[in-house]
Formats: sequence, structure tokens, C-alpha cells
Amino acid sequence: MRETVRRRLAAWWEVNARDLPWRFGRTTPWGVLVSEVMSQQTQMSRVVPYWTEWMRTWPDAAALAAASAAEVITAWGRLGYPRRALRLQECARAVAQRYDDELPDDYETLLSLPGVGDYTASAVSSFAFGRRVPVIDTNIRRVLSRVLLGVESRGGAATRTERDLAADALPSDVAESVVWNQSVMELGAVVCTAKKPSCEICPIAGLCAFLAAGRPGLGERRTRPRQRFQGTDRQVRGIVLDALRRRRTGSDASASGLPRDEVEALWKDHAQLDACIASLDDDGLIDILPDGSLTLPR
DNA sequence: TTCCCGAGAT
DNA sequence: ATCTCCGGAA
Repeated sequence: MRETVRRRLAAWWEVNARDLPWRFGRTTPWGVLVSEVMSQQTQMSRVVPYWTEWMRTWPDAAALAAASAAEVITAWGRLGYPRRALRLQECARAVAQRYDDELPDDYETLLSLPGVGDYTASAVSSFAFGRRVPVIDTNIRRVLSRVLLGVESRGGAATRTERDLAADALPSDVAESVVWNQSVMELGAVVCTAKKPSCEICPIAGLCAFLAAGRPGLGERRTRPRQRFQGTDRQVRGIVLDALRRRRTGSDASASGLPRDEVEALWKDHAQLDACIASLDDDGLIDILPDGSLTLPR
């Protein structure tokens, strides 16, 4: 049964895998790690152009380690969650210094790197190094839960049940385990999507417990109610950082920072603006100069 | 509104 | 276990 699922997904993967530039051995393990970090909570379609330009600029960890924070934050552009960019650079420095610019290949060591959590450590270990490791992301949780258990996965952190399921379902053959991880994840991203799964074109529809059960609970809210974006600190931080990025790339290149009055014009609520500036400073995403003007970090 | 190949702090 | 980090698009 599961063997049939595995075989059909592997065949489907051969034909339908998206041709992403970091797949099929066309980049280094470091390139795979960069793609995984950029992909955290971000759609692939948005990642591809950023990844391509990023890897052209900084082909390996040592190159990224030597860049300035301002360059890194600017190159991150509008990918979102810019702290990822700083952590990726911290990661690059750790790899360059501790591991002689060679990315470690085991889960535990990868997990110890900045910006690398459970998902990224297992994904890099599996996809870049061909290790047999269960990968658990939102897609794999959803697909395995639907196909094998017939129920929707819940939002939030992965449950013990889901971890056990992913470990149990992983093919014992090493090469097959890598294709399994990639094909299950890809199916979740392209076919077995959260809101409108395309069961009519799914290669394992006939084997799916969720479809057989009438897709119970499809479309129910799985995650906790999201914080509205308008008016949040996230929006304000984004506005401030975008202003600094655009100023840096503009012809009005800054030996000095963005003047205080121009900063205050970015957002009406100055209490919130000040709090956001303080948090950006805490995160190391901006520098506050003595005159109160702002710049990207040196 | 929800989701997107999550991580880190509390 | 829950919260906060961006931004784009369905």
C-alpha cells in the first residue's frame, strides 16, 4: 500500500517536479541551504529571482561572510522577514570559520547553525547530502495526514503523532527516502494544497484516505486567527527598512543617515514608530546615528 | 482572510 | 505552547 504510494509519487516527481535552479545537482549544498532559508514562509515563485542574484553575488559561505550587513539587507529586498538575511550571514560566517567554508552534512551540526531550525537542517541533510532523514514541513504534514490518516493536520507546531508518522513513512532505502521527501513536499505545494486540493489530477487519489472519507474538514481554519497586517509593527518595520534600502540604492547615496524628520514622516503614530526603530536596532537591522538619523548597518 | 518548503524567544 | 517576525497573492 505505502509502497504503491511511494512508487507513484516517485514516478510523478520524475515528470512533474518544478525546475527550480537549486534542484537536480545544479548547485552546491550551500546553495541548497540558501534556497531553504529564503523559502521559509515564502513562496518559491518569489524566491527564484532573489536566489539567482544572491548566488551570483555570493557563490559560497566565505563570500557572504565578507559582505557588509547593509549589502545583505539590501539584496534581501522585499523577500520579507529580513532577520533571516542577517542570520544567513551569521550562518555563513560560522561555516567559513568553523568548517573551512564547507557545509556540514549531518542534521545535528546543521541544526546548530544560526537560522537553521528542524525543517532546514533536515531538508539540507536530505536534499543536498542525500542523507536518510525525515523532513517535516507544512506540506508534508498535510499530505501525510490526509493520505495516510484521512484527516487534516492542525496548525501550529508539529505534533508527536505527525513526527512519528513522517519517520515511520520514510522509505528505508536511502535514495528512495530523498525522492520521498521531495515528492511528498512537491505534491503538497502543487496538488494537495491547503484550501483547494486538485484531487482530480493527483497521482495517489485512489489511495488517499482523506479523499475516500469525503475530505472531512476541508477548508476549516487550521491555524489560529492571524494578526492583521495593516497597522502592525511588521508593517511599520517594513516601511522603515524599505526607506533605508531605497535611500541606499538611490543617487542620494548616504554618508549620513535618513534624517530624523524624514523618518517621522514615514508613520503617523510616533510611539509605535519609535518602538519599531528600537526593535530594528535590537535586531541589528539598522544603525541609529548620534544625530538621530538612520542607516543600514555598516 | 489564509497560506506560503519556519526560526527563535518567551 | 504561543508569539512575533514581511510581503505577495489566491
